[in-house]
Parts: sequence; C-alpha cells; structure tokens
Amino acid sequence: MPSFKPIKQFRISDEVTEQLKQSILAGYFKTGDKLPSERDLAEQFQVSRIVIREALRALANAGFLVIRQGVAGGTYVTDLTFENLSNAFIDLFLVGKISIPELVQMRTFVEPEVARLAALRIDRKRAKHLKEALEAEESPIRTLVEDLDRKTAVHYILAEVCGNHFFEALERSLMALTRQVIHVVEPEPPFTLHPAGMHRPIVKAVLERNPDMAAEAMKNHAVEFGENLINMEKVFRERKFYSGF
Amino acid sequence: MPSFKPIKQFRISDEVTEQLKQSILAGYFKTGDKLPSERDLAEQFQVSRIVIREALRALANAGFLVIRQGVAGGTYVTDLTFENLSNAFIDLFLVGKISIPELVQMRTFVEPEVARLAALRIDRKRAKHLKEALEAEESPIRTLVEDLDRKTAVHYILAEVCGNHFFEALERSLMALTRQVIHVVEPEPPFTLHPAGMHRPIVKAVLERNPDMAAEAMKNHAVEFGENLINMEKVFRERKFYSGF
DNA sequence: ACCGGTTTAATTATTATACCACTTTCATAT
DNA sequence: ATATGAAAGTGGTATAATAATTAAACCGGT
Repeated sequence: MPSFKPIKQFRISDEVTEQLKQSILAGYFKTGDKLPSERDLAEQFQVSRIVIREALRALANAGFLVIRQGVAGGTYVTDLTFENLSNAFIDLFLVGKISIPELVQMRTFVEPEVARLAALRIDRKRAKHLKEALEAEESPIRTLVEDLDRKTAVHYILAEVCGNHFFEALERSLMALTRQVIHVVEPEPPFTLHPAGMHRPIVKAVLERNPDMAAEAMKNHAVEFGENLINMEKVFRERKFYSGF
Repeated sequence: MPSFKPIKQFRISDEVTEQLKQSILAGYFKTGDKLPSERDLAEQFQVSRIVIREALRALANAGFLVIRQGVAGGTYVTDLTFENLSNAFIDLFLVGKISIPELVQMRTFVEPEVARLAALRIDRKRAKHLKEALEAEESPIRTLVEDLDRKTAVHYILAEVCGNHFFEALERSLMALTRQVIHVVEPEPPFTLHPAGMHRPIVKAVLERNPDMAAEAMKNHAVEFGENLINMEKVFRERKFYSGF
C-alpha cells in the first residue's frame, strides 16, 4: 500500500508569510526597503487585511521587519540580528529546559575557545576597543544595568574579534542568558558576583596574542564566575523559600 | 511644574501576549491545558477578538501554544521544544549571517565534547539505542530525507545522553542547520557526503566509556564531514554559476 | 454489536467595514 | 522666522457576520 501523505492545510496567513519571507530572502526586498501598505498587500494577495497583518506581525516577531505607525510609517525590512536567537534561549531557560549549571558548563567550555580565537585574530583597532572596555569596567558604577553593560562589553568584543559569526551568536546568547539569570535572581549586592578586574588577565593574554594563555585565563574566569552565579541562585532559592512560607 | 512621565504606548496585543506568557510561565496554565476561547478571552481582557488573536498567534509562533480548529479545538499550552531555537539559527543562515565554514568550525569544536560527555554518562538502555541506530544506518535507503534521518539519529542520541540540555539544544540546532544546508545545496549523489559506517568508531568509543577516544573519533568525523560539506557547496556554487548565466 | 454515514455544536479562520491613533508633511498665520 | 495646526496616509482596534474545520453524538442498516 502506498503511504499517503496527510493533506497539510496551511493557513492563508502562513502562505502569505512564506511568500513575503521568500521575497526578502531572494533579495527582492532589501534591508531598509518599505513594503507596500497593508491595504495594498491585501489587494495584491487578494486576501483580507487581517490576513496580511498576521503575516507581517509574524515576520516582525521573527526579526525580519519593523512596523511603524504614521504617515511615513509602514513596514520596513530590517537586518536580522542575533536577538531572536537569544530570546529563543531565554524562553527555554524560563520554562526550565535549561538550568543555570548547564549554562555555566557551556560558558566554561565555549568562552575559552572564543578567547583563543580572538587572541589569534586581534588587530590594532580592536585592541584599542578592548583596552578601553577594560578601563571602563573599573570606573564607578551607577546602576546594576550599567554595571552589567560594562562587564559584558569585553565578552562582546572578544566574540566579535573571534571571527566566527556562529561563535559570536552563541556568545551573545550566553551573555543574554546570564543577564536574564541575574535579572531573575536579583542580587542584593551585585559587586560580589563579578568584581572589577576579573577580565584583566584575559585581555592581557589576548593583547599579547597568546591563544593558550587567553583560553586558560578565560577558563579560570568562567569557572569562578560560574561558581558565584550558582551560589547566588542557591541563596536566592533559600531566601525565597523562607520568605515565601 | 511637576515632571510628567511620558505615557508609554504599548500595543494592546503585546500587553495581552505578555500577560498570557506570564500566566504560562507562572504555571497558572500548564502543558496540555486549554485556554479560554478567543471570544471568552476578548471578553475577559475587554479587548477585541483581533487583539486576542494576534497575541495567541504570537505565542503559538514562539512555540508556547498550539491552536486547533474544530469543536474540541481551541488554544492549548504545549511543551516548548528546541525547534524555535533551530529556526532562529536557520534564519540567520538564510540571510547570510552564518556561513557554512563557520557552521563546520562550530561542529568540529562542540561535537567532540558532546561525545566525550556521552561516553561518561551512557547507560545500558541508551547504549542499546545507540547500537540500533548504528545498525539502521547501514540498511538500504529509500529517500534522501530518510537517509538523513538515520544519519542524524546517532548525533541526537549522543546529545541526549550527554546530560546537558544546553549542549543538546545546540547539537540539535547544528543538525537542523546542516540539514538546511544540504537541502539548499541539493546534492546529486548524497552517498559521497556521508558514507555509512562513519559513526562506527564514535559509537564504539562511547560504548567502551572511553571519553578521550570518543572525542577524538568525533573530531575526525566532524573534520571529514565538514570538508565534504564545504566541497559540496563549492561544487554547487560553480554548477549554479555556469548554468545560471 | 458493528460499521458506515449524518447531524450537531464549538471553535478557529476569514472577510468586510468602520473608525481610532499616530506621525510626518506642509500650508497658514503670527 | 517661527509656531500652529490641519491634512493625509499609515498601522491599530473594534464589531459583526460568514466560512471552514473537526470531535463527538446520533442514527440506521446489516
């Protein structure tokens, strides 16, 4: 007996989504281009405006489009960033599919390699950025968010320098996830988690173009920070447990 | 004069999306639960059905909900899978933010570690699965898709066994991306890309609980397969170039 | 008791229309 | 010149109606 394929019913809006996405991927619409208005698209596709809206919202949520109101508004093609990837990781964390120790293990494994690759490829311009980011870490902080921004800056630069967009995407997700963890756990004194100067040996090794030393330094950092993070979360759980009951 | 705070305008549907998402994350709706119908939600939130629909569709696209038509249909909470993560990676590949060599480099780095961890944690039941998957690889193939399914099975099992959901999620994304690449490039004879038996040394080492040997075997495999993949893509580009102009 | 068809009812999917809200542009008045 | 404000085009929201889908209940013949 032939194995019949079930009749797959697509929703009209999914069909529209797919066509629009393919138009973008094929380069028919380029970054910055404005798509026709919802009313025009409805006429072209011969469907109702709502169907068009659902398709556009789907692509906007996927990071392909930005939608603006107003007379000069409309739907514009935008450059796909790594943000959606990070959000996918964060969702997995929020539903408990990824735990903090698992995140720490991944960081401990991946980040030394990022540092190693960065040490192999660092150039003068990026070296300057790296030094500046390190200096900035040690100036007085105002808010927790600002502190985190500065502490993550070094990681971002290394990820960019490492020369592999896949590693860069992953590193950004690791940073975003870590920030999410910190945000959920709400540390009382944020200073103990990541004291200033922790990055100094890493940056030093990278600037000296010493891959092994860079990897080693990053490994130490990842292990130490990971322990702090896990402890912090443990304290948080206990605090929550005792206060909650 | 008092300093008035600007009224931040969110889209109503985003507000609804957020509330529903939080309800799910807080465990108020659990996997398998049915949300109220669109009409009921519209009444509860005091907004129109369209707003509710956009919110539900957004959460469905993010993998939190499934929507079914019909009398026993409705909106059901579903377990978040790794699929959205893979799709995010695939989108980045499709827009050219991740290249094939970068993918190969990541695989060459990550997969040996997955194999190493798997060798440390394999148990009897999983060992059996692994052996069966290896046998299945060598039976005659029917379709390209079926062939790919069987070739990826070993990787999936190892990813599951490795005991870290983050690695598992990443490994699945690597598989999904690789399949996407193969799909785009459409190899004429798929056999040369990944001959049967390639996984045998890896499985052997894992079953012997030899982490270093498992990592080494996987590394060799990843390098070899990666070279094949890159070559295949090169051939594809040239073929396309000559036939296209 | 089984098995096929048919009806029913609950739900989403789609359409149509209208109006609201936002924001740039530009003419007008001061 | 500058400020004001109307105009116009865009997405955002609301409402109402109809279509399509589908599980389940029902029915009727064998």
